[in-house]
Amino acid sequence: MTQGRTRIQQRNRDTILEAALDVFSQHGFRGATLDQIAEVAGLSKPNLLYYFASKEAIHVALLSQLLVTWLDPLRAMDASGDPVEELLGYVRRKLELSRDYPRESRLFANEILQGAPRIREAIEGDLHALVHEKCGVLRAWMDQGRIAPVHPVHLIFSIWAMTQHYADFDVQVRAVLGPDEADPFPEAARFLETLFRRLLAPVG
Amino acid sequence: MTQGRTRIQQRNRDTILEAALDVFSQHGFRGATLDQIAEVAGLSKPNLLYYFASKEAIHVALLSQLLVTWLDPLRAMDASGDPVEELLGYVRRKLELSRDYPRESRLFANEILQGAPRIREAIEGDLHALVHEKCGVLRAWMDQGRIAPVHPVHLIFSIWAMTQHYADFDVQVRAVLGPDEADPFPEAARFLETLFRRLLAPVG
DNA sequence: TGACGGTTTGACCGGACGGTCAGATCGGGG
DNA sequence: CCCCGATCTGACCGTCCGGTCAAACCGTCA
Repeated sequence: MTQGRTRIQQRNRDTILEAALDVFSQHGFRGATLDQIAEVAGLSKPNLLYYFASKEAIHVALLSQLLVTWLDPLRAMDASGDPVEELLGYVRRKLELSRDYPRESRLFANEILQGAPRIREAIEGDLHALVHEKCGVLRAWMDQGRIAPVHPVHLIFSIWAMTQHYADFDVQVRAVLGPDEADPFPEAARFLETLFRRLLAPVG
Repeated sequence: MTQGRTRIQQRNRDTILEAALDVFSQHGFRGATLDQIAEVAGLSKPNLLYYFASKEAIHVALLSQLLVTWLDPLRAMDASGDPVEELLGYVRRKLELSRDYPRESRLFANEILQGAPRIREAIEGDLHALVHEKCGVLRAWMDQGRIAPVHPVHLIFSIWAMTQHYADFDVQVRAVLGPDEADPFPEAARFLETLFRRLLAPVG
């Protein structure tokens, strides 16, 4: 990642990225405007363009910085650990990401929805490779009879889908649950643990 | 739904909505332009605005027409049928919607991601009511020991999340699976059937 | 104090966008 | 054939948006 020299450069770049995350995640790439980002950041529009070459450059900086942290939980899944606990740990960490970083999740969802024009190669490269590496681990566990056999890639899809759902569709989740249940995450964690324990329990 | 009198009105409204679905689902509301929609529809921009009062009117017409068909599969879940088969039928129909109407799914996802500014009341009204009605059915099945006890609302969330994932994140799904596996849906159907059978099987 | 690189901004540009309007075109009934 | 309402369009408007630029500002070091 290209990081500026001086303190003030680092500070302003961070301020801009923070504001841009707010605006991009809420309105999508085309829906966001530089004036809006500038106002949230408390900087003038030309000043934004002093630190980033273009609107797209800000977006790309956000996305590439995001992909790293986004895949960390999957990387952390350890082949030498207990299979069910490793997978449940992954689910739990992914759900925590949805709870603590919903803007990042929505930014990513927006990008994929539009056909991933700006991170397609990263998805077809790094992401594809990492998933297939971890699928090797999953298949080994299944062959050893330590978790029930299911299609490993679709298993990972199901984890992504259900955890990100609570960030991306937050409005719908809260509207359906009603105003009584303020925080959906504790119950979601319980539900997902039950679901994956039952799915993965090795058939005696 | 307001439907015009003449044949030509019905035809052109349909043409416009079809084109708008294409463009809105691909670029989101703000990312879509009237010129683009007009070109896809094969009509002039002023002609679009002869049939719809504004860009937003087109979007609202699409969304309200969508919500009806989108909830039909859930409505079709029958309290007097076999519980597991009814739920699996719902999952199957929802997955078929993702396969056959991905544009509609992405349009809806876009709207929810942006905070559902245009269909919030429909979600808090009709959707909320329907979900809670069906949760009553689910709870009854659980009380009778015919399916395993889980949180009914989160069960429905999990169905939505996993089925819509294959439409909304289609690019990612195909990139991760690789070019060999052209159509992800048959395997997805098998995986989801396994998952929900194991989740819902009553504990002996 | 003055000079200088790094930083900030007001004013502006060209293009795109949503929407309007006066008038042209069409098509069927008298 | 003409008329009349429905349908369609070229030209246009005001605004917004991404981006540029010359000039101003600021802290620091000589």
